[in-house]
Amino acid sequence: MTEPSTSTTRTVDALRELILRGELQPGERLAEVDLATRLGVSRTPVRSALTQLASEGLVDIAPNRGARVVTWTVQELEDVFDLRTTLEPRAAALAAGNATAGDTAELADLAERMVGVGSPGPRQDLDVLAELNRQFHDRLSTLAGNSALAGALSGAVHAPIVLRNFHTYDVASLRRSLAHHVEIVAAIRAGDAVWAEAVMTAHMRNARAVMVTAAQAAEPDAPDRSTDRA
Amino acid sequence: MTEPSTSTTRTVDALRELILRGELQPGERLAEVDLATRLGVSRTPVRSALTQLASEGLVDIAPNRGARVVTWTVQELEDVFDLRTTLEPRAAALAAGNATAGDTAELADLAERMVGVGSPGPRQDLDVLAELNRQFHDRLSTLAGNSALAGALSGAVHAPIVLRNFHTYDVASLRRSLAHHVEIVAAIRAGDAVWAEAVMTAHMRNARAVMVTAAQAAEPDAPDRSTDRA
DNA sequence: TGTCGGCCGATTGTGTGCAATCCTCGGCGG
DNA sequence: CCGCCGAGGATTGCACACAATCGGCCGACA
Repeated sequence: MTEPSTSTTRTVDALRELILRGELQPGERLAEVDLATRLGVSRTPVRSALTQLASEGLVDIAPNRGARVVTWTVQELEDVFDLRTTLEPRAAALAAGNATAGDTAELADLAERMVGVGSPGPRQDLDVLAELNRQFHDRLSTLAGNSALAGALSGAVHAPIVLRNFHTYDVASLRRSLAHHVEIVAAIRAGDAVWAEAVMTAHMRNARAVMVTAAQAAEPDAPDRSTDRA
Repeated sequence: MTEPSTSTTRTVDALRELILRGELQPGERLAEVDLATRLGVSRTPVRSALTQLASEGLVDIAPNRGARVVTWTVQELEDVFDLRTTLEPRAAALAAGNATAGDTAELADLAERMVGVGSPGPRQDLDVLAELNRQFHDRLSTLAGNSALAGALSGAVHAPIVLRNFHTYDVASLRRSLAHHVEIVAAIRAGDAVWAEAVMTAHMRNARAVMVTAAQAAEPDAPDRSTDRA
């Protein structure tokens, strides 16, 4: 069942990694020959990879004008969070009805480790936290048992800023976020879909509030924003 | 703002049209040279188009084994409808808060024409109805003003069977469906997001009931897919 | 007779060349 | 001084050629 590895698939993975890690910054021009020499392949798999990443929503391609890493406006970021606020609670509710004891244990383990590396102090590591968070939500998405829902979610979460966002959390929001994961596990263990859905909704709204604030701070010249610096 | 027309984009549109119209049937093999000669281009834009359609979810590509039109199991169909039941009501609610009088008039016109061509009788034309229905939901999705939501929805609606489904409606369900559209317009005109959301939810559940029944009838030997994992 | 192994046609994956298009920069006119 | 216009360089879009891989057929052997 292992996906055969072709130059194209490797190029896709490499580019996605570069973009998600931020080594290719939003708005940056992606010249085909440049990437090709950099990755040691010809232009053909690079082109193929770019079109694929384009439909994943990671790059924008304008005919005859090349590809660029997607840039996110505050509006689009809010849109993504609104979408996630619609989808993730549904996934949590479905997961609450499907999870076995083993599944719940896995989620509990993840949530516990997140508290470990996420709590303020010397052992805090926000990059590890981000990875665990991704695993947690992925696991939940899979547990929901709806492939279409999972696909829609994975498309929405790709926004690089979403994946590397814990650095922007203030202490109170971060504590809430960690507590949410633990509570979601509790709701799922209890098989309570309504409870899981409600906590996940709160989780998303909390994340959205942090995110939007950070994005506005990062775009100080953003037009027409009533709340700005103090 | 018009997208420049390249061979690749034309090929994408042509293939999508062929698949959605059913001229390329689910499971059918898509040989590159065959499509290339058929569309009068070389293999390069065809390959590019296929990868793009693959990430739109219309074709499956297996490395070294070519592309096929996607096939839909009953389970996946139910998943798509569950997803739409999550997304469309949200879109309707957002649209209710955004629609201008002009928007409402357009939607009302569409709904009225749908009643015209959808009602049983000599003037019934289910293919036109399907097209109007697509326009109606597209319009609503745009009115919601959330590009991420619109993207997720367009991905979910692509299932060919979803677009050509009115032929499977029984009379009562079809009447309900037509009435739903009219009622959604009324809710939007009133700016009542809760109302719009509720009617849309009913609309989706009605459609799902028809669809699943039809699909099960078409796949009488479908085994219990409860443990399906893709 | 059933199964295994290797050959061969067909199809996809990749590299490269050429034409078309776009962006930049310098020159000219208002 | 500013804006328009055209030439040149650079980059993408497309086509074709070659290499790699897959699936099926046929024959040999147990």
